[in-house]
Amino acid sequence: MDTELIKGTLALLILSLLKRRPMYGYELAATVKQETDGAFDWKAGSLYPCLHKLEKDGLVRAAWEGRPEGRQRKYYHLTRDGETVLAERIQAWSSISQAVNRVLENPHEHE
Amino acid sequence: MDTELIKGTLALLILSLLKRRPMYGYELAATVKQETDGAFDWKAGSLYPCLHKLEKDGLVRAAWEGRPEGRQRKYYHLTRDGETVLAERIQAWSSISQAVNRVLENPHEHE
DNA sequence: GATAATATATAGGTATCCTATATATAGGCT
DNA sequence: AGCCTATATATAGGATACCTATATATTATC
Repeated sequence: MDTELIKGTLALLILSLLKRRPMYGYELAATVKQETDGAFDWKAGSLYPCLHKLEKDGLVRAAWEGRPEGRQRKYYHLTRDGETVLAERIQAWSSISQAVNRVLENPHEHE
Repeated sequence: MDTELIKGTLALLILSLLKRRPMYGYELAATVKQETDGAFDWKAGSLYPCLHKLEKDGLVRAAWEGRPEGRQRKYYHLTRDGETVLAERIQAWSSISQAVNRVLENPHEHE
């Protein structure tokens, strides 16, 4: 996407997706791409560093899945702190998007 | 604001405010702060560089106001290109905010 | 004379995204 | 066998848009 507007939505949506159930990185990207009809197409170079930071901050926890076949998968699940921060960030998103819409929808004064 | 979610909204809202009527920088910040109940509190160090970039990109044009009293004011008005880009960015904002809300509002699958 | 509000400007730092590159497994095509 | 695609994770390096701090200038208030 060719806009700065997506900044900050990556971590927000990862936390939101993990509230549903534990997922691995590739699955998160595929899920969000499908649900947003391609509006969000997370790159590996953004996704994995973001997951590592969320883990470092204690908002998610990771566990490798022992698969007999194929590449190993690292499943992430939301921690208690992650749930708390998610609630705060949903509130922040709501507040910001409402503020933006309020300004955008304000009628013109000229003409 | 302590979030990355505001990234990109600065230029979008400046263009939107200037669509109403020409304004100067300080006025833009005061207007958006008032209309959003303080949710957006633009700092001079963000605002003026952003205005300079919009001017450099040809989306706004600036003119110093000849005031007999007080500090000079630099009024900005939207150009034709600015109107075009504003329409595109409103569309981008709409697309992104809808995509975010679609993911956030998706019901949990567990429990 | 000191502070606050108005008004604009730039330098330097931080954080998040991007592209590019690397590794590893598996399946399909020629 | 060789190549490409899809799955799956990882890091390095670069671009950009915010932030804080600092600077300047005018006017009003204490």
